[in-house]
Amino acid sequence: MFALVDCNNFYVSCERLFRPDLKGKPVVVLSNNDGCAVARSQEVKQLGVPMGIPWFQMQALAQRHHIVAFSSNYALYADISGRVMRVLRDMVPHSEVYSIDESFIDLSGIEDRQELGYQIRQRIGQWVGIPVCVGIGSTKTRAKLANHIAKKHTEFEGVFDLEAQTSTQQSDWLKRLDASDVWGIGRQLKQQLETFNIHTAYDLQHADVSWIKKRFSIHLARTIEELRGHACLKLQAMVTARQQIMVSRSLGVYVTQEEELRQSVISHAARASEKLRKDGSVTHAVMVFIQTNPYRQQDDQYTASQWVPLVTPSQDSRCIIAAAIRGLQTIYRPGYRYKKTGVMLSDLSPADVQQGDLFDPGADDRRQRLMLTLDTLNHKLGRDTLFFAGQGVRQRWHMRRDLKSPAYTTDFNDLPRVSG
DNA sequence: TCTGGGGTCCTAGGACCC
DNA sequence: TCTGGGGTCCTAGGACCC
Repeated sequence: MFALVDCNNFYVSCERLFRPDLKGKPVVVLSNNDGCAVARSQEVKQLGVPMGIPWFQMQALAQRHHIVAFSSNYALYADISGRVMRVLRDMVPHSEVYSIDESFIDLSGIEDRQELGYQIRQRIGQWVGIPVCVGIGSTKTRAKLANHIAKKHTEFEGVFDLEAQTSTQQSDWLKRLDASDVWGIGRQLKQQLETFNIHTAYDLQHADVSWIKKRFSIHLARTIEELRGHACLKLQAMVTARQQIMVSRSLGVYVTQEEELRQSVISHAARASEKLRKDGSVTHAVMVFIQTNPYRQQDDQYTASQWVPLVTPSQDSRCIIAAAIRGLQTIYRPGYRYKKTGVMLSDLSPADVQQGDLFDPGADDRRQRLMLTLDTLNHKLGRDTLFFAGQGVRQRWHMRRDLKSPAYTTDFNDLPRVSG
């Protein structure tokens, strides 16, 4: 038996923590570069604003309804997420952090599941200040679905146990839910399923599994089994190491010069290297990509990527930056207005099982000490206190975040003040 | 004018080998 | 004119998630 604990409108709830005046008011949080609305308060959802709509397209609506917008403040959300997960971890023996705002819980052996659900909701609400909903089901997929119901139907006060329903009631719920409400059914699958007359979660649950496996995929077949209550997915209590690291950003302005493109690529490579060392991994290959704005069809389009293998796997920023620059040189073409660049590290392995440099045995040690110093200083004194000259100083291309809230919980200078 | 970022997993197809 | 079969490995791309 599983429960899924999911924070309501998480980013918006985080912003409201420090702006209680915004409770009950329409609020959105925007993606990087103030591009799209990626989190919407209940009031905004009720206005019919879809997830991921470009901010500039909802300007008129925003003005009419006095919608308050924030640039995303990931430092804040990550910190609040950590607090939510800590409270949860103290309440149950086995949990799996699934995303920044959701956690699965193993409920085996728990007698009063709903009671525990209410306790979780109450405690996170009181101790952290974030509203959550709890969905309970015999499989992860059913727990997800139950959570969906808990969110939509306020009469359950945030906790819904699908398995506490009679089987007729369960079927009724599944008939009322769209197939695309099921975890793992996205836009494409929804469309294809519809051509076979599969519209609701109930239809999907009763589809022929072996036919689905042949016509679609093993993945969808598993989803159906999960819907039927046969658990295919286990709780992943251990955090497994990442297999790739990606850093990419849209550019704040269009860039045509190679020098500016290089600055952004170097910055991404430096950031990716930092993540790599934090994970305790080394990379065997570096990929760099650049692209123009695909939405501007009147412009000449160009996207390109290049893999650069490393002779010896590394976690040294200088090495990774050098590889990224080499990659960029092979794909850069003048005459285009570039809008996005990125760096990807893949083929990662743990740093502690690496071979040393045969010809300069001391090199690794010196390298490690230098990188450690770099990371320690930047962690202590703020990101980019020490940075590579190639990242540039002016950074005209840097993304826009005009509407960002202060780092209330992670920067002393931004601590909220209480007066009066 | 303005359209996110970072992941995972699966599959199809090509290259290569015997 | 007719041109095998089966296996592995790798990569690119697509679909999904939040």
